[in-house]
Amino acid sequence: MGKLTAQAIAERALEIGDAEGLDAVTIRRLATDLGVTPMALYWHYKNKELLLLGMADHLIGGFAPRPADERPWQAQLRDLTEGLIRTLRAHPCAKNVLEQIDPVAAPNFLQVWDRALALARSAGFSVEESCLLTKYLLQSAIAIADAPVHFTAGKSSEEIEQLARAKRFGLQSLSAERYPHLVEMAEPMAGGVDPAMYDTFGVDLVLGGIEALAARR
Amino acid sequence: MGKLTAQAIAERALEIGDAEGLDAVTIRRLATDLGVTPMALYWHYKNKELLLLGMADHLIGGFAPRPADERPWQAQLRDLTEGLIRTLRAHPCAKNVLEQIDPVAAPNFLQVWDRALALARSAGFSVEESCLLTKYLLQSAIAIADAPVHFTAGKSSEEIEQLARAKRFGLQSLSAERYPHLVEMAEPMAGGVDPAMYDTFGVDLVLGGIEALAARR
DNA sequence: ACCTGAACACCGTTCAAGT
DNA sequence: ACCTGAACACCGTTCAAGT
Repeated sequence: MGKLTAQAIAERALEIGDAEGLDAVTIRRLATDLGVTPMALYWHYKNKELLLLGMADHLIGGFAPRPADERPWQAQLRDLTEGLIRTLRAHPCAKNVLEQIDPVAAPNFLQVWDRALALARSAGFSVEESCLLTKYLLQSAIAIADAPVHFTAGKSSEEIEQLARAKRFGLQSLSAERYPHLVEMAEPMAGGVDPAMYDTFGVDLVLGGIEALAARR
Repeated sequence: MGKLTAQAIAERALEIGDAEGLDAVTIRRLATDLGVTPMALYWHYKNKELLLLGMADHLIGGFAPRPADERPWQAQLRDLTEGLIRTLRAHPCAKNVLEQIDPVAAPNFLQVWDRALALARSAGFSVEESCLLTKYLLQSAIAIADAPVHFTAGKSSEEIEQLARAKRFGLQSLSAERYPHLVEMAEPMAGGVDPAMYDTFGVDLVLGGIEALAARR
C-alpha cells in the first residue's frame, strides 16, 4: 500500500529502533517489515550509513526551532534546548542514532546548531567559544533526552517496577566498601526520579554553566 | 610469547579500536591478530558484550582518582573531571566503547562514579540531585575527552591539515542562507581550536553549572 | 583449564537482470 | 525509475571434540 519511499523507510526504521533497539534495525529486517526485497532499500539509500542519517534527520525534523525574537538570549537558548529535548524524548533510540552519524551531514541538525550558534554569539561569546559551547549544549540536550524516563513510555507499570527492582538489586549487591555512595543511592539510581525534575535540573545545569561563563566576560 | 589472557585480549582490542575504529574490533579479526582461533576468545569472554566491557574497564583502569582530602569540593571535583578526561583522551575509541556498555557493570567506572557522588553529596546536593549531577558530569567528561583533538595523536601534520581542509570545505559549501552562522564559523569548526583551551573551557562550563546550582541552595 | 574445527544463522553489499 | 535474484565476503556464536 503506502509507496516505498525514503521517508517511509526512515519512519519504519525508527519504529523498529524505538521498539526493539537500534541493533534490530537491519537492512534485511527492515525490508521484510516493508514487504520488499533487501535490495529495494538500496535504491533509496546508497548504504546503511545513509539510512542512519535519514533516520537522524527525520528525527530532528520533528522540531522546528522558533525564529529569533526580542527576548534575552538566555530565554531563547533555554527554549531551544527544551524543545530539542522534547523532540528527542519521543524516540528512545534517538541518542543511539545520533551517536552513529556525522551531525554535519544532517540538515535538520544543522538548522538547530545554527540557531544555537547565533544565540551564543549574541551572548557575547567568541567564535571559538561559540563552537565549543554549542557542541556541548547539543550534546547535553541529547544526553538529557536519553534519561531513564523512557521506560515510562510504552510499558506497563509492572514492567517498570520490574526493571527498577532489577537495577536496584544490582546496585545493592555491589561491594558496600568499594562503592559506599552508590549502594546508598541505589533507590534513586534505579530510576525513581521525577522526569520533570530530571529535565529542569539538567537544563538548569547546562544553562547555568553557560550563563556563569557569559557573566564573566 | 605473551600468554592469551583476558587482559591481553582487551589491550589488543583497544589498540585496534584506537587505530582503526571500534568497528574494526571483531572477534575474528582480534583472534587473527592474536594468532589464535576466534573460539579461543570465548573462553576468556563469554560474548562480545563482555569483551566490550573488559575494554571499557581496562580503559578507565588507567585512572585512579586520588582519595578525598581537605580541599573544597569544587577543587576536588575539578581534579576528578580533569583526570578522567586525560585518561580517556589517551584512547580515541573511548567514547565509542563507553557508549556501548552498561557503566554499572564496569568496576573501575563505578569507582570514579562513587567518588563523584561523594563530592556531590558533600557539596550539599540531595541524593536525587547527586545522581543526576554525577551522571551528567561523567557524561560531559566523556564528551570533552572525545574532542576533535584526537587527530593530533598518531597522524602527521599533513594528514591533520588534510582532514581540516575537507571539513572546512564541507561546511563552507553549505547553504549560506540556511546556515549563516555555521558557514561563518567554518574555520574554527573544522578543528582549528587550541586543545588546552577546549578542555579548560569545557570543564569550566560543566563545573560552572554545578557551582552555580550549588550556590543557589 | 584452555583451545580447535566445523557448522549455523545471520549480516551489508555488489552486480546483473527484470519491468 | 524502481525493484528482484543470486551470490560474496563477512559477522557472532554453539557445540562437540581435542589436549
